[in-house]
Amino acid sequence: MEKDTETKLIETAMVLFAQKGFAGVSIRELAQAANVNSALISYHFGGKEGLYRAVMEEQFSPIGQLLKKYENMVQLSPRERLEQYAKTIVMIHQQRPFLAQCFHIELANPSECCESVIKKYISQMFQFIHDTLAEGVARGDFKLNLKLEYATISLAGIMNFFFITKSIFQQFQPCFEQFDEEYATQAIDIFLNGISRRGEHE
Amino acid sequence: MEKDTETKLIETAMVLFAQKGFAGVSIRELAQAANVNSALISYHFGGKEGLYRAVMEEQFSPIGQLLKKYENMVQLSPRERLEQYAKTIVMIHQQRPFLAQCFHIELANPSECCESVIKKYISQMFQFIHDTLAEGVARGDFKLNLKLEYATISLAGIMNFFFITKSIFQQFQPCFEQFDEEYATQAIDIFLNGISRRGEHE
DNA sequence: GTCTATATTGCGATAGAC
DNA sequence: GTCTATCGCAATATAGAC
Repeated sequence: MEKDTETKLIETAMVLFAQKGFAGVSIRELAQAANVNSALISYHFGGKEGLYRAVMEEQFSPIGQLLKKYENMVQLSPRERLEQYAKTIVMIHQQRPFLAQCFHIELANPSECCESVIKKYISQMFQFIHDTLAEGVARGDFKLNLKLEYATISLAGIMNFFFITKSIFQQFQPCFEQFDEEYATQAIDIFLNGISRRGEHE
Repeated sequence: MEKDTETKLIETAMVLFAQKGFAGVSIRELAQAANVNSALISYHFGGKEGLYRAVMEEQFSPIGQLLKKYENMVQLSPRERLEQYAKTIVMIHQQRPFLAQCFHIELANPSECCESVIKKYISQMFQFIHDTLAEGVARGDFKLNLKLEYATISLAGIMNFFFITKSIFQQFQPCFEQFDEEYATQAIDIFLNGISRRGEHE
């Protein structure tokens, strides 16, 4: 069965916007790639910006729920929760191969139209990591002198930079391919090991 | 003394391109912001693309030399060399407040015109970190089972993501301000601690 | 819901006076 | 080296037929 116009447009636009950014793609290009008349973008989404917003919401909105699953896992230790977080990140990126690029595009050139979408995503991430780290410090699992805000960014960086730059680094190290999980496992291990109190003189 | 036209254009374009990307800025906007006639962009740089290239080259070209300073510091241990690397990164970003955004823009939407510039930068970074890690593993300082390629990205991520996202995170955590060095110190500490062989059962 | 045709605006580049 | 004026084109959006 043929996909309907809106779906075709969103799926095509996802790729093109991710590659070239909002200003870098024209509605003609979008319409041609989706094999659809360009007037239909205005008809279905009210214009190019509406299509862009639709793409971004599709990318980011389901993530909040996924993250919430782990937020309230009180039975897990902070360490375990962060390990789960790492696995979740991998899963999210595998399910949405263009998420990293979309995220990236919006980080680089925040568009007013998606400010709320992207900010919500970032603040959820930030809060989750931050609070989990805080709990770990309070329990004595993590180093007592950790600057939580900075450690939060460190973890976010270690987990996200990989996906953001994957396509670039592959050009230097072709062996990269599909080892997302392997990366995430080692990365979270380095991080947890690095903030662990074990070995610290107290 | 009044700056000359080329300087004014490059400095203005640096900000605007960093904020909106290549396609997101028009030559009229650039010219107006630089308080210069728009025809002069073509005259001095051969067109908008030439100005963009000039901006990017200005941002990235001096970095290679800075990095080389530390590459050949054979008298330093791998650990010390990476600590120096972290300090260098901070210094570079402080000297060039828009470098992270320019880097970011090119990562998000690689332009053919700067492919060589950005690739050279990335591959230098990658090589330096990778080789230093390899030496550390060989000496027995770092974990023996480290996947070097992944660890390289982890370090690059931990060091660069902060600068890329700084302006965004500041909106959530206003206390961020000017503590780049503090961030870098803790980040490299977490990383080195995380890959250290100390405590490993061999 | 989809198409053609077009209105309108803004783009990048340049010719030519100064 | 800088300016004005303008060319040619591509952009988004929409009116109206089907």
